Amino acid sequence: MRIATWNVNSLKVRLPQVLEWMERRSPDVVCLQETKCEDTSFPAGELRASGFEAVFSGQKTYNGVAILSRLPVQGVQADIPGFADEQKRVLAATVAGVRVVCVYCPNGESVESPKYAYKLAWYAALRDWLADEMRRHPKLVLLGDFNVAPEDRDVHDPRLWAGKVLFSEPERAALRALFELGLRDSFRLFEQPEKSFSWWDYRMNAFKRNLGLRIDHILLSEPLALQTASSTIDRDMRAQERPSDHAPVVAEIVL
DNA sequence: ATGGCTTCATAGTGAAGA
Repeated sequence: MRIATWNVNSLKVRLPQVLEWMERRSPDVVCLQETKCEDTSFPAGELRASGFEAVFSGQKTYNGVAILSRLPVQGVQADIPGFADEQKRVLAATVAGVRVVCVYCPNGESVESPKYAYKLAWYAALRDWLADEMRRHPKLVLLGDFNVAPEDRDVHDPRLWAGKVLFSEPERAALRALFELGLRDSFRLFEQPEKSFSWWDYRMNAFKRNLGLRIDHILLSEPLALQTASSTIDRDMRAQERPSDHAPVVAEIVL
């Protein structure tokens, strides 16, 4: 199973790139974030014509998640059970016996912001729910835009970013709490190029200067980690005309 | 240099992203 995550920053704008990329890379499952698309206007027909069934949970203007799959999808669940939240950030479904959990984790804005407190509370609720979800589904993949860079090597300038949102210690601890459930970072199961990132700011020519962060992740439960053959970032998509500020991340699981 | 770019939204003194 080739599974991918991509924060597309508006599916309406990025749909041609998404279709072209899926045709070329032939993933089996694609998790999207920041679709910014209400369910009534989701482009399900275009995706079906390309061979993908879609399940989605969106809202106007902000957030929005979707799972696209070549294979049948079962057990669809939106949101974190018991966590009151208007924001559409979580969608789970089972594909080929694998529990797929697509997440768009909050940004946080800055460490002083109320949105930062929301981010940490959201992460705590996600962790608690996933502990149960992993007991129900030993084969689980948690993937999406986590808005946290785990380590120094995931940040172009760790001294500049120290203590800042996306790299502050409480956020990294919240991400580590997911690893401590038994989830593995697929990207670090393999040798990778130095300065591998998944997001680059639109401003300041950040992509050309490779001033990025690795904040989009594919986390695997142990049974899946043992069956994973590769994990890569498709950074070429960030060099396209009118790109998303995030690149897709792909993992190959041998089922 | 608290900006810088992009999207969705509305016509704001924009809001939010990361």
